[in-house]
Amino acid sequence: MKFKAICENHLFSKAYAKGKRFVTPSLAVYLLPDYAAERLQKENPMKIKVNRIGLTVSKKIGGAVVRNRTKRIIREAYRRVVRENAVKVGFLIVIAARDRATRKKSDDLVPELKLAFEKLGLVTPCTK
RNA sequence: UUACCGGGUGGCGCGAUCGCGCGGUAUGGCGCCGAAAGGUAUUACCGUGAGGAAAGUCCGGGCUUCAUAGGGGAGGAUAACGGAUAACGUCCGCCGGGGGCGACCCCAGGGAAAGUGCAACAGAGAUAUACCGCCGCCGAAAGGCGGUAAGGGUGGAAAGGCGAGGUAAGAGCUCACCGGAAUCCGCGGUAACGCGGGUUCCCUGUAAACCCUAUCCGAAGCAACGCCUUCGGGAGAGCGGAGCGAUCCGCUACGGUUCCCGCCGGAAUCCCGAUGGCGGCAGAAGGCGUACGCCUUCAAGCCGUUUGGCAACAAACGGCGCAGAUAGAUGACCGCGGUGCCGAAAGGCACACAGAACCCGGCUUAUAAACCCGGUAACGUU
RNA sequence: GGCCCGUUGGUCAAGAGGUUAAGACACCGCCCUUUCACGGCAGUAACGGGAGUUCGAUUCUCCCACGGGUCA
Repeated sequence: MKFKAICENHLFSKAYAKGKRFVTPSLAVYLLPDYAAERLQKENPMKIKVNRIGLTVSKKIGGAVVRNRTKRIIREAYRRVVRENAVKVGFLIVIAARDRATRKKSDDLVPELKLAFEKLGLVTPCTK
């Protein structure tokens, strides 16, 4: 499952400032409607709307190895949530790792991420 | 056996399922771009996919840009000698010094006898000195003048140590021995240097203080650079326009062995002159760090054998030929096995340090468990 | 990714090879005041870590750790 990544700093700032937030023990999820979704849809060869994802792992959490691994685990959890649920599209999603996430397995993060998406209205709770 | 010294290997393995980056092959009906050819998303399969330190950025190169090759200054680096190397501050060998019973380890290891500076406190005195003491003279005495570095005490350091001669008392003042420095000769060594002998001298420490000597270094770095956009682009010629006019403005074309102007260039972070090149521009300002190039499979490459060399290393032959991302690709989970710890067992827990970003050679730092090789000392046994 | 700086009491900071390491704010105690503030007096408290050079390092050199700046 492909997804587009956020790399511009101003989008992160915007998500932190204006986005809806939900925090689980090992993650913090920020959600903002993507104003550029329409434009990106035209640029996309498949002409479908996508969510743009930004992953944040602070240097405080660890070195490069730890941070890379944490990002992989979060990415894996996101993939599984998307595969198993109907997730709405057209949003900017910023997922920040908290220090507890480094010691988690991806199985542990799937329910957390799903819960966060449900609370933020990305996923309807009935679809299991 | 115990304690230690030096060097090296190695960086958990195998197999399922679901996923990721790159390359290739096929697919590309539906989707997207295109008039079409075609391209592309997609999907499937195959191949491939982090390190010994990828790290710190401490040195040295390659490569790229600065027009070309230079000179000088400033600045920086290094420092016994010989070699290795593309080069090095690295490596090897060796010399000297220091440490250890020893295997062995450590040393920014030139010059303080070219000059300048500094040496707090203590001490009489720190590169020159007379506080106590000793000796001589003057004096009734107190004390004064002079000589003296043997003795006292201070200090990291007090004029090399010790003995004898010498003297009023003393002093390398003289002599013997010892120690050190410079230099000459002989022998050994490629050399540093060592050994023996002669001559002269004995002068504090500090150069990771300034400095002197020798050698080396142009600067900046893939966020470089290429790239993209805008501005600028003389005179003279033609056309048009404005103005009474000098003249100005706009457009067009030509030209580089004319003139003129200019750029490189106030040469590149300081200075200097030289050669020359280039252009109708050069250049300036910006753009976004984006798209693409650089960018990554032919390399100072890795492995093995042989030869040369004490060694670092070199040569020849054979084989292999190997990541290329751009918020940055290797993860999740399961099974079997390995090693260690805990436990009576079942079993449980742990398996380090750590992530390429143009590429190499080193250094330094971080590293769990395990294994191998060589050696030393002590004790024991034969 | 490259290139440069910095680290001194709780905070901001000077110093520069040498006695006991300035100063300001803060803190604590005493005095003043009916009390607080202001003022006065006195006090506590520091050279990021490890090696080296030196008689002696906070200062000089090297290696780490941490914190910043800057470049397309």
